[in-house]
This record gives sequence, C-alpha cells and structure tokens, in this order.
Amino acid sequence: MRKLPAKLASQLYGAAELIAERGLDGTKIEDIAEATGIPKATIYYHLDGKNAVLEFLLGDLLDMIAGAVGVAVASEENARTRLEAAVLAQLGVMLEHPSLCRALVGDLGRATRLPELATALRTAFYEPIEQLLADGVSDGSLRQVADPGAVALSVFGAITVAGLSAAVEGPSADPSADAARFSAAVSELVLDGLATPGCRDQRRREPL
Amino acid sequence: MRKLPAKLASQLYGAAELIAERGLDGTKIEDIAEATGIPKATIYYHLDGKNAVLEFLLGDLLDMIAGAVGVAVASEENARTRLEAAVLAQLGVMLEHPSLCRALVGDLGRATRLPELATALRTAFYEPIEQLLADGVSDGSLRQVADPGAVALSVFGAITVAGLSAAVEGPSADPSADAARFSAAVSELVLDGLATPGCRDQRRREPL
DNA sequence: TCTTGGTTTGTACTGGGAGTACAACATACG
DNA sequence: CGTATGTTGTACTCCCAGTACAAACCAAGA
Repeated sequence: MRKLPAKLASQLYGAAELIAERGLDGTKIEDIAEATGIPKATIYYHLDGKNAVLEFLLGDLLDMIAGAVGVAVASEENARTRLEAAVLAQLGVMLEHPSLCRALVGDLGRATRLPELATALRTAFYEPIEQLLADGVSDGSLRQVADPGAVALSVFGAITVAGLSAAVEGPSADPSADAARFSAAVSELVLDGLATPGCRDQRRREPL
Repeated sequence: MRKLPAKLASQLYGAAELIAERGLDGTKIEDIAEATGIPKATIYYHLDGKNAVLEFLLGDLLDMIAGAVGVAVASEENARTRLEAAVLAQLGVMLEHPSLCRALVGDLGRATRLPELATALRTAFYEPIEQLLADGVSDGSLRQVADPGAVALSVFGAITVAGLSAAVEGPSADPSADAARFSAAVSELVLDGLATPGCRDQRRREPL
C-alpha cells in the first residue's frame, strides 16, 4: 500500500482541488473517483480509504517543503541569511501548490490526528526553524532570546500563516513573485521587528 | 434558534473537550448528548445539527477573544504598548480555554467554511492587529513596513500559532502565567526581531 | 500456448450514524 | 382550563464509507 504506482499517484492530484474546496468530509469517494478517473474499487485496492488519500497528498507536500527548506538551510552562510533563505523556500513551495495548502488548512485536524503526518508536519515546518535559531545564537548572527522554544514557535507561525493565507486567497498568476514578496515581509518582521529603532540602520527603509 | 437558553448553553460546553479530542467527525451526536446530558432530540430542537454545535462553541471563544483584545486595544497608550497588551489579552483568553482552541485547530476547515465563523475569526484575530500596525505608524511607535498587509498577517500568525500550540500541549496549571510567558516571547519577536543589533539598547537583554 | 499471480474494475451489499417525524409529556401563562 | 412553547423517547429514512466478490485484464515465464 505504500508503493502506489506512479501513474495513479499523478492522477490522484486531480483530487487536491476538490478536497481543498469542500474539505474531505464534503468529498465523497465517488467524487474523487470521478475527478481522478480512478474507479472507486481501484482506490480501495491501493489505499486504506479517504484518510489515506489525504495522507498521500499532504505527505507529498510536506516532503517537498522539508526538501526545499533542507537545501536552503544547508548552505555555508550564517544563520540569519539561511533563515531568510528558508522562509523563501517554504513560501515558494507553498505558493506553488495552493490547493494542497488549502487542503492542509481545511483538514488540519485530521492531518494532526494522522500520526505519520503529524511528525512530517513537525519536521517540515517547525524543526528547521528551531535549529536555525539555535545556530544563529552560536554564530552570532541572531539574538539570544529569553524563551527560544516559544519564539521558534512564533516564527514558525509567522511564516506558515502567511503562506497558508496566501494560498487560500486563490492561486496567483506568478507564485514565485508572490513568494518573494511575502518572504520579504516575513523576514523583515522576524529579523528587524516592528518597534521604531532610534538607530538600527543596516536595513532598507523604503521611501514609502 | 439563535436564542439557545442559558442552561443548555452552559451544558453544551461539556462537549468541547470531546470535540477537541476526537474532532467533530469522530464525535457522534449521541456522544455529545451523553456528555452534555442534553438528549439528542433536544439538541436538534435548538440547533441545526453538528456544525451548529461547533459554531456555537467557537463563536463564543471568538467573541471572548474579540472582547478582550478590544479592551486592550482601546487604551490611551501608544500603539506599540497596545500591541503588547493585545498579544497578552489574546493569549490569555486562548490559554484560559484550551479545549475550545483545540477544537478550533481541529476543525479549522469546517470553521472557515461556516460563513459566520469565518468573519468572526477575522474580526477576533486579524483586524485588531492590522489596525494597530497602522496606528503605530501614525503615532510613530511602530515602523513603517514595505508590505503592511503581509506583515499584519505574519504577526497574526505569530501570536495565534503560539496560542494554539500552547493550548494543544494540554492545559497548564497556571494559564495566566503561561500567557505572560508566551506573550513576552511573542512581543519580543514582533517588536525587536531576531537580528543581532549593534545598537538597540532600549529593551531588556537577560544575562542568559 | 497455457499457467500463474498480480492488478483493474463493475456491481451489489452491509453497517453506522446524521438527521427527521412524531407522539407523549411537561410547564407556563392567559 | 386551554393554548403555546419547550422537552424527550422511539422509530424511522437516507446517505455514504467501506467490503465482498467475481469477472476481466495483463504481464512473464515455461
């Protein structure tokens, strides 16, 4: 059941939009069958039911994110720069696959209740951030904060919510441009904060 | 149907834990009936089904948050200070009602698909932040950023994810202490950012 | 070619649970 | 008392996930 022939896998993506739109509950297996062209009996031959469909789709999304973020994080730069790269990478993948993201928000509850997905979620989203913040303290490119765990969580939230809601707004004409835009905003927030500085001059201050 | 007698309303809260635990799908109406002591027929007499139960519970949570944040935001302080107060207020309510929060994450999809809740969600969580950021630019207590919408979204994400995941970790012995802790972390991030400063001395820097 | 073992698919069935119908009963208020 | 409004048990209906199964189908050997 874990092997799922490539052809079927690709067909299954046809169900993403549907699930994103109506949620998994609002989607009958028959609908999925029709949308993907895979007959119900075949679906059940390979998969353990509806949840498994979601699990497959989201598992893929999470792998892509974990992968992209992994590369971004692996460079030789200092942690601050790698953090910016990670933000961009995560948002890039998310905006590239808006309907998977919508499916994820829509069925977050189910997702977190599927053990395999829950850990995938954690490793894709949260852990790289946590690591990066720790690295930053070591290499001096990021501040030491009082409660690293809570801050990492917030950073994770800042990035992810931006991505999710961008995805929910419907697909854009130019995902990678959007990703760059959002990523700039998130990095600006996460790195510089919002308080008026007094000094703090090493970063841009657009005329408008 | 919108009136729902006070007694029943209070009994209904008995279902929150259940729904938080298993998700709305995993919870049969009969279970809710048993947990709350309200017989199924009575539930259906007042409410339009399962979704309405969730709608009622979450609507209440959202009202509480909107209320608390509303007071926090209404003070005479500058926007930066009010932002800190808003963060504390939101986290305070969330940690006070962990099972409602868990129900919210768990059935986020459904919640966003219930039109009434979707807007309540927006007004409770997002709009106050957005307003505050704008105020801060006017009164000079917060920086002007390149993309205020995207930044507001991220701030919203930073706060909310911190609160939700604190709630998911299970209820704490002292919610308001936790709220203070998380709120400090979130404010630190949102106001000061993580980049190492060079200057920026008007804020605490704990020895460790 | 025939055999064997995995896939693919249609069709029919089962079971569980949401929601409904309704009748009997309670309570209140005129 | 009588009418209206809530309360509750019981007995349905209906929808849909999941299962069973048998009939094709499609290799790949021998």
